[in-house]
Amino acid sequence: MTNCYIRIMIKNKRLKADFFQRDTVTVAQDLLGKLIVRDFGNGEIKHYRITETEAYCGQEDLACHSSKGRTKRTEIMFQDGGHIYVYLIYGMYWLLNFVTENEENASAVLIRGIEGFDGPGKLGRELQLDRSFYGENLETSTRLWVEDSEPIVNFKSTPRIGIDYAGEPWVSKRWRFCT
DNA sequence: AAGACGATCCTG
DNA sequence: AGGATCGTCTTT
Repeated sequence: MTNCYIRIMIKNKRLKADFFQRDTVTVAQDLLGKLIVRDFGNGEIKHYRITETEAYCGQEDLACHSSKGRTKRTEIMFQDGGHIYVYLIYGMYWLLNFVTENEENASAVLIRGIEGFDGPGKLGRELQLDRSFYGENLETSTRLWVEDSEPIVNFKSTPRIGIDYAGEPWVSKRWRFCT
């Protein structure tokens, strides 16, 4: 192995599918501090530190979109973890999610905040998301991926935002994580 | 074909 | 407190 190759190995910090194909709550916690990398295509590449996440844990979790069943919108959550799930909310904002686990457990993590852009709608706007990101592979994408960074150990856990319709016990699950 | 509504944000 | 704004799903 040449020195050059070793240097490339060390520098390549992109998270692979196996990072996402784990327990969803664990992934949501581990994503805090990680870097979302966005290549805007005009020679501009920005890195954003993740500050807030929420776990949506499969079909039995009535707050999770996959609980409505397998539809055109939720289909990607029934695929293997490591893909992007975006959807339009209130006709205005594209929300960013990373699919976790596998087809047996259609789950995802909602990215609610990145440094400088607090709130899922605002970060979607900053990252210039649109429907074309639906199903993007985080392991091979040339415009949006996640890189490893120092983990955040001291984080808070609270109930998830805006999912009162789900009822108990889901509204009370402390599956929102932030710094 | 029509209606309801949402994992939000901004303004007043 | 309310408006913007539209894709998706449910109901007729």
